[in-house]
Amino acid sequence: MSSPAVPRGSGRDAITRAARESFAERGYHGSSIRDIAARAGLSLSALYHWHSGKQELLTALIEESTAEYFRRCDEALRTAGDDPAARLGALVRATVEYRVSRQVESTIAASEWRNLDPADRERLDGLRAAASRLWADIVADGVARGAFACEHPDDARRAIVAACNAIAHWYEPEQGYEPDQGDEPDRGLAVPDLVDRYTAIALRVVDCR
Amino acid sequence: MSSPAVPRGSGRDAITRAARESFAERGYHGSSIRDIAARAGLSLSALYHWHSGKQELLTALIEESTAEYFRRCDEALRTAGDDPAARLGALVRATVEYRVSRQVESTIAASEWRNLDPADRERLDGLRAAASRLWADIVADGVARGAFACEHPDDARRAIVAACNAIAHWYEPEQGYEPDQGDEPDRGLAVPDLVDRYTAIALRVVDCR
DNA sequence: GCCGGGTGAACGATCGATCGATAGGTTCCG
DNA sequence: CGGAACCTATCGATCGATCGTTCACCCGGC
Repeated sequence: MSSPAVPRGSGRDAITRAARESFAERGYHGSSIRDIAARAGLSLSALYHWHSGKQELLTALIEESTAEYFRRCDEALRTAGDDPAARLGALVRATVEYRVSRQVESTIAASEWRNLDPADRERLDGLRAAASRLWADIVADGVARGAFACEHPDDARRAIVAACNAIAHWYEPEQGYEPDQGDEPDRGLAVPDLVDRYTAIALRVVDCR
Repeated sequence: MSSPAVPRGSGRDAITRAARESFAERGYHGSSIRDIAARAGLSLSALYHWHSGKQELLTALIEESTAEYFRRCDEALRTAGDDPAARLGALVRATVEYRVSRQVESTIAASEWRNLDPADRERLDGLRAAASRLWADIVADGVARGAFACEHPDDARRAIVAACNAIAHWYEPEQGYEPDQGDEPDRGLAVPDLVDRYTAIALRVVDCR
């Protein structure tokens, strides 16, 4: 073959991409670095040239994905104004859009959390708690100002987050060129529509008047 | 030691219990059968005396847990009458009670699904589809009879199921003898109260009038 | 004396990780 | 301009550890 599967110099991206695929399909312990290297079209040694090991491959994936989620949340809240319903909707939009645009990584981050190096897990646990606080503050503010009438804000918050997160488990992106849409009515639902639907659900969960 | 860690004859239960713990803590591929046998206080060979291998250990765990979920659903729906809200509440109750009473197994079933033997996975996928239909029929019936006003029944259904399932991720059982309740306000919340809260949330999600 | 319950040693395979070697590119000095 | 020196990206071979599994054997009670 005249052209190699992976152009020289682009090894790092190829390995990262292969690791993402393998971790998503078989989980962290179910993936072998040999398989990851083979998927990338490289040797095992090339993997170690670009990364320090299997653990760091997982950490980098989760860390980058988690950081992007926070960027999306901050951006959404910064332009959301002061109204509790608008702020809740902004957080729902950020979460839904993150879960569909980074469907694979976000699922890995959620399910392979326990396989992180203890130090990394502890550090990222702080971020997770901060995200939880973002939701809690908005719901508490809405309740305090009489905009939300739900009796149990913590349960409402957890229900909303769980519903948004679950989207990554079933959503299938739009397929313009694929007429066969199978038996799943929501296949290919446009993301803005999805955001609208889950915003409406969230507002009902907090009992917004 | 005069008394062995595991009484003679109770090896099977000890191994099943150890497998449940290990799979929950480290996942299927992260667990080794040597560790499972050691947890059970038995030798590796005793494990193979009672089970045919690692795979069957996982299958038995998930299969038993899934079957119990269906028993709970059938029982709840049989005594629920005809009212859509009552039937939805019954399914929420069955799901919440299952998720807290079988917290560990239900989490394993949800996260280690992909590591099942293909034949077993296919068979159990049928059960999962049946459960999904249980929810969908109730919501569709409520919408058709004007009891539920939500515009997107499938999204409402998925949101409710996701919220109920997520309980297993955060719930901590009541601890009567433990005065220190930490910083988690919902720690030790009684199960009937939890059911009431999530039933109310579910009814708001389907926009019950 | 058989049989249910259990043990320890060993198998081949695969794991994550490390090593030295090398093909191609760039830099620098005479 | 020419090549020695050096760097980057990659390779094949191999390490010791651990994996799931098998097998031959043993002990105590009916």
